[in-house]
Amino acid sequence: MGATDGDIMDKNEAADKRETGTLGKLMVLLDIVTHAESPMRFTDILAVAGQPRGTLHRQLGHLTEEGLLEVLADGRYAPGLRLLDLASRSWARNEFRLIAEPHLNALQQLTGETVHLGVLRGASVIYLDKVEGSQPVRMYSQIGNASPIYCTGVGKAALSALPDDRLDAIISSVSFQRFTEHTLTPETLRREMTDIRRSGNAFDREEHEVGIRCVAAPVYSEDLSFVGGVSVTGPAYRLTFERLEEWALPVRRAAESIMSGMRIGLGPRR
Amino acid sequence: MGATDGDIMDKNEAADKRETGTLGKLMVLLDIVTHAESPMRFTDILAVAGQPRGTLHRQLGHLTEEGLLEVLADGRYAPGLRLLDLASRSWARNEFRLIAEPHLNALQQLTGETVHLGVLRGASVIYLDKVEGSQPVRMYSQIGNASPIYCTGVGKAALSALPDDRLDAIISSVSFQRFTEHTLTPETLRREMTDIRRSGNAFDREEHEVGIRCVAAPVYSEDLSFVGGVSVTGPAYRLTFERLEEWALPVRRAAESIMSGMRIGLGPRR
DNA sequence: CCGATAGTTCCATTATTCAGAACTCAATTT
DNA sequence: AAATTGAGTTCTGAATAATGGAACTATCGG
Repeated sequence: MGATDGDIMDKNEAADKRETGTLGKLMVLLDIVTHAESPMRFTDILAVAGQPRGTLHRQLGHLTEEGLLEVLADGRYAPGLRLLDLASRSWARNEFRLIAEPHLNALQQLTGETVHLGVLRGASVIYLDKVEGSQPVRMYSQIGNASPIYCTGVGKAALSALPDDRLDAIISSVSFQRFTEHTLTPETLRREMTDIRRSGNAFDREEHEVGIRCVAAPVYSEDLSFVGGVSVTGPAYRLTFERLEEWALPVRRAAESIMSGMRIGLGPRR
Repeated sequence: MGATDGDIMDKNEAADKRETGTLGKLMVLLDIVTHAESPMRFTDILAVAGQPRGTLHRQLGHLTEEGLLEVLADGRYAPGLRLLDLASRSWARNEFRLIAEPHLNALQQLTGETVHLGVLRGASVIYLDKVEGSQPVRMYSQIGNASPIYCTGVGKAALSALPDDRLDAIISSVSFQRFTEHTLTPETLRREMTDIRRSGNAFDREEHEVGIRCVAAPVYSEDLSFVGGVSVTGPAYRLTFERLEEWALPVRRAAESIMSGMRIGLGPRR
């Protein structure tokens, strides 16, 4: 179960000085509970939340009443079902995802491998969609997941679209965890950016998980309000280095198609 | 814009008299935006939210800052990515889903049809999991979706587990929409409960969508803190009435297995 | 039965949110 | 080109909801 993603964006979140008032405090609690390995007891939350007991009690009560948290039979707190409901709607109607969908399918058909679509959020990549060949799928397995930027194709592709100042800000805000022997360091990542920017492709050569490789290309809006990437991922034995090179162009093409779709679909205000 | 599910739980939500203070107001806004067909402008939200302009502005600002909403390039508001992130974690670790998973797979293997797992929330069913044979899957297509109780197998199965008072309360709180010519009315639904309770199986005979049938069985915890159902769904030409009867038992068996799993996994407080 | 740990309720104090009006900015009309 | 409308933002004292400490209750282990 090695690859947890948990603490990657923490620094970034904390950097936000201005709290969002009451909502901010409640979201911190939600984060605590959703990040936990298993449902937490009141006291467990109390310990990490650093909130007086009375206050915490009321806050958890409110979250529960709204369905954002759930109280199990034994009193422990778990994430609530309302989250699923909200997310499913937000996903189904996501404009960017809808625009990308046909291109992802085409890319999947062409390569036969799993295709991912991800977006940069803070210092993480959130997977927005995934198209696989034909196995019974563990659905949320990937979608919605926040993953590190420095060792995923989509993450590195997204980074390459950013101007140097934002790029450096993000790199220095992230704590690099060594997942495999190929995982990059801040320095090697920074150096790789030049190649990615020139070629238009980012690769993941077993940097996140042994035996998994991927080719990616950046997707972004002109004003950079939106930065993400598309990738083709598969097992190392099928995705030889030659194969990766072979698919670099189709991946770039798909990224370009999505971007031109965005200019039509999202660009003009209506 | 035909079969939206949107307004089914509204009555129920509204029935909650006691607001959750600040959080409650913000959640109403979140609901407005996530329920919308497409991103909304400030003024659109203003019209339905019935909030003074200044107030609304700050509230949307807070939601945006937390990543629950997103402001598009043209100023319109859409659901934010943080929702996906929260939901994916909440789904991945959901105890009930984890317990049910192997049984769902087994049922899928046995029948070859799509298997669903759903939970009752308020007056809707929320799909927690879905196992299909082997087609490229539209992931959130079903999972997390809030669907009507009165015309889905899982919904009717779940209802049958409730005591009469809660049952009647829910039935009378829902506005019945006629999806097909077989869709039940409050009265026919109420009458069907007797059969479902006796046989232990609920059926959906093209009541929600023409050409789709399903067999379901209820799954619930002893204290009814948890009420849901499992179902096998498929096209009418494969799921003949004989077939439905044939699978009634296996579906019930699966439900029972899940329930005994819950008693071990969730029951005793640790 | 006692002491301890866990969770809940109360209430005066304090900090946030509220509502409305005043303001900016851009597009449209005259 | 000036005037007008519509859309969104910022500011303020007043209203409201959140806070936190302490007192209270329930549950558990011995």
